[in-house]
Amino acid sequence: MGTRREKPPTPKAEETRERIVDAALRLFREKGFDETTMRDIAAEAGVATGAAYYYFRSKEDLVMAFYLRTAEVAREMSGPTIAKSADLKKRVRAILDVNLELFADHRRLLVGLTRIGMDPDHPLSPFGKETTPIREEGIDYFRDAIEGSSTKIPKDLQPDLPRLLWLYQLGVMLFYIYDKSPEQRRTRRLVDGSLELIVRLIQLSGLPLMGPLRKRVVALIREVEA
Amino acid sequence: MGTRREKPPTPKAEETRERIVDAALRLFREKGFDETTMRDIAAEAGVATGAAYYYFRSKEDLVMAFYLRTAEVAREMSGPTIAKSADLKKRVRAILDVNLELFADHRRLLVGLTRIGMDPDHPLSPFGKETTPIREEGIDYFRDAIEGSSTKIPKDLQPDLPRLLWLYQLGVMLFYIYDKSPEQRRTRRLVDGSLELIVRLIQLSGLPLMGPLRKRVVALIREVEA
DNA sequence: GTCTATATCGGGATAGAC
DNA sequence: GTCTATCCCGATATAGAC
Repeated sequence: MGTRREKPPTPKAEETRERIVDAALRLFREKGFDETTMRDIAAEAGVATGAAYYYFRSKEDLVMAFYLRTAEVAREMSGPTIAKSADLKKRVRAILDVNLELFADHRRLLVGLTRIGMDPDHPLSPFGKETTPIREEGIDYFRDAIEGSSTKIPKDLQPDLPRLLWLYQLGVMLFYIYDKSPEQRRTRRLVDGSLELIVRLIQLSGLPLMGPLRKRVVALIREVEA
Repeated sequence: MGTRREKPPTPKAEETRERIVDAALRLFREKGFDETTMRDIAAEAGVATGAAYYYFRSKEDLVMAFYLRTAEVAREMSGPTIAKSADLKKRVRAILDVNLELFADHRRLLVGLTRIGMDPDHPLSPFGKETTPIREEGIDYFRDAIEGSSTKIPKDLQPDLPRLLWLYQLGVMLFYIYDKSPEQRRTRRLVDGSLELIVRLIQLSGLPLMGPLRKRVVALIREVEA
């Protein structure tokens, strides 16, 4: 699966596509998402408006294109860092850090992306059908981070933990959007503190005394997911 | 405080305002937020489009008007229910239930409201300055629910707990938006389970063994809020 | 298959006359 | 305060060049 590429990967018009994304990105960055018009983007890319719509169904799709592009880079970046340590906290942190860095220069874009995501009926919503490959890939990433770590995860928690961490990451990104502190320090602090807490809770949850509570949590997750 | 009324409450043109909100609400309900145009609303209210914009800066503002109107009713409704029990879980649940019921017939409207909320620069964002009165009122509501309950809250947790529960409520509403299950049963299950868990965790956190962990949580909240 | 040019529509938002 | 006219922009459609 992955990004649908049923038609041949296109010859050299791929470059036009890139030019449009580049132009969009530049303008989004300079003026923000709402202030940038499709006419602007097309002009900046040196193509007709129609061309932009030929490649992208909507303005929001352009944001998604940016996300897909950078997400790939991000994966390559975080891979080595994750592998460097067996510490669960450090491994998950590496993923979060890369995601935050990804948007460090484009925080306003994140608002546009989130607007897409907040509409449950939008095909590009993070919980929608069309984004399943991206979502599962993201979750798998956390799964790898967990499985390669030295932390022992209770058996009943194992199947759901990756998805929970993925959700946690979404929450962090949400916080990030609202974080107006210089260089988003508050988000860093949130990640520092909450991650420490999460790892500690996971470890605690493995204690025999915590069995009932843990079972309750797992039951809740299962019930809600269904 | 509340909705700013610095200018004299307006004479009888208040009625026009009401008519517009009524019309909007009716159409939103019938056709959904996106499908309803400002032209529709104005026509339904028997005024020109410009008139609608005279009273409301944007279409989304109309949703906020709806929210403010119904929130008042909701408060009157949940008051008695809360007072009926000393059980913290039941008291908090009463607040959540009323909030969910509020939107039961207007779930799609919630998407519009959330779109406002997701833009950190929007004046009506739930974390913005303009909405401080509403927000504080909501938080106070949880404070009352906590203080009137029989559950003992650790001292260091007391100042922050109302705000945390308020945030938790926002999270529930977010989940609600995506919940496509019949009659939003999954959201009900989520509330049931998570509330039980929260209350239990609060009680657990009071145990002497849990002191360090609790302190860590409190420290995190303080750090992030600053 | 890739793209230009242009016309058109629908809808949010605004300006200015009354 | 209210209406009319207008603007702007996202999106679609079409016809045709290469």
